[in-house]
Amino acid sequence: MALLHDPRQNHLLAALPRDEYERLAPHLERVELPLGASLVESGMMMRHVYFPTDCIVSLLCVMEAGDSTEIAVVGAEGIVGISLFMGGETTPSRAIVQSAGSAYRLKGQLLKDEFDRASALQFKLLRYTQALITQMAQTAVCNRHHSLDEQLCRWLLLSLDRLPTNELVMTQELIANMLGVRREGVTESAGKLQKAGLIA
Amino acid sequence: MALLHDPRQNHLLAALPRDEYERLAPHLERVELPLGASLVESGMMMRHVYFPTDCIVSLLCVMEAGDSTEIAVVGAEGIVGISLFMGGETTPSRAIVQSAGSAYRLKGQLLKDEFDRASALQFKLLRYTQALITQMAQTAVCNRHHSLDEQLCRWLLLSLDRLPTNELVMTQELIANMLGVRREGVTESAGKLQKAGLIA
DNA sequence: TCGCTTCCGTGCGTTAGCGTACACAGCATG
DNA sequence: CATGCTGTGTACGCTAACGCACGGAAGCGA
Repeated sequence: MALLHDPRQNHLLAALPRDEYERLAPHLERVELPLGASLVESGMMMRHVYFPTDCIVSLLCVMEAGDSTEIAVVGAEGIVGISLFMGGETTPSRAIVQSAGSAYRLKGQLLKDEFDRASALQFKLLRYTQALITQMAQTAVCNRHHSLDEQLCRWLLLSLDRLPTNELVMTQELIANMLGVRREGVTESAGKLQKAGLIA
Repeated sequence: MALLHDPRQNHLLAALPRDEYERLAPHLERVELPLGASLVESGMMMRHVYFPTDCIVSLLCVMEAGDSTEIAVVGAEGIVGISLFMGGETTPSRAIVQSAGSAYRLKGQLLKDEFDRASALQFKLLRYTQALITQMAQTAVCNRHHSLDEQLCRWLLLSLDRLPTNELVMTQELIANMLGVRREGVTESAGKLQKAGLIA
């Protein structure tokens, strides 16, 4: 059984062989992430990577004009800060907390060291990155071909998949920001969904 | 000076230290890629990776309905088949040749072996993958926020960046397929551009 | 209790892009 | 020469989504 507040609630950490995990465990620092917190700012060098356990983090791509779009969402199955081991010094995207909760963070250099040992961690991280790429590709095609309703559904499912409970507290305005659409559009779509069997 | 048909016209190969390159060189096989050729089919296991030298390859994401969207474009600066070293057995996207030319291909296992030596190649590949991710994120946000005209411009620039000449032979219908838009829309946008200083 | 803010609902005019349809030019093939 | 194919230009109605502008509800602090 997983303890309350066990780093291994994060799937990547849980998948590591014992010795590797033991090596990292002492350096894992639990942090509480409030809603809206920014883990990564666009263009900034990052000091830590984050392994979410029960929070959700959105990867956003912001434009000069200010409007942004979510390109991927990360929960307990992943890690925030892949560019650290991928080799880019900076990230082009922001990462903000979409659903409050906790995560374990690790100093970037420690992760990099472990990664460079050609460890199991490396294998898992690369594989997760591949999954993340897939999700981003999906986002791109959704943004082109799907209606607002469909995209809202996808977003809800992506989020619910990453939550222990089936309840999602979230303002429509935030959702609209994430998706990069109009707030009123979300209102309308949510209305439709409500008339079919969902609760706001 | 680069020879005619030198694998090192590909930037990744060119960036390798001499010993690593020598190790791979005997296994690099030059292939001519005609327009429309499919290097990777969605969901298929791939046997080779491709290092383009003077061709352009589009990474497409196809939907069940059949319509597709380009999520990234690869030229001499990159490699086709990143999932091979990222650890996924299959790719979710298709890769088709958008501009005919040649490339050098390498058996997947050989690349994987070299990658796993924690070599310079690994570093370059990861870094390139990071760049690819950035490009995909950009695509996602463009698909949401930009007009057809803007996207056409971006596409043209992306393609021209990867071509030796400033001439691009391409049917509007193909472009439309790539972008996942209507052919007539491309006609219209192209018309606008032509009235401002560009040739069809 | 009175404001104030935040969030949700709704309505209305405008527009970008879609679907469809058709006409025309170039080119190859019989 | 007639025929067909492929690629391009143009037109017209339609719909989804946008921008904007309200109005009402709920929560909160003075």
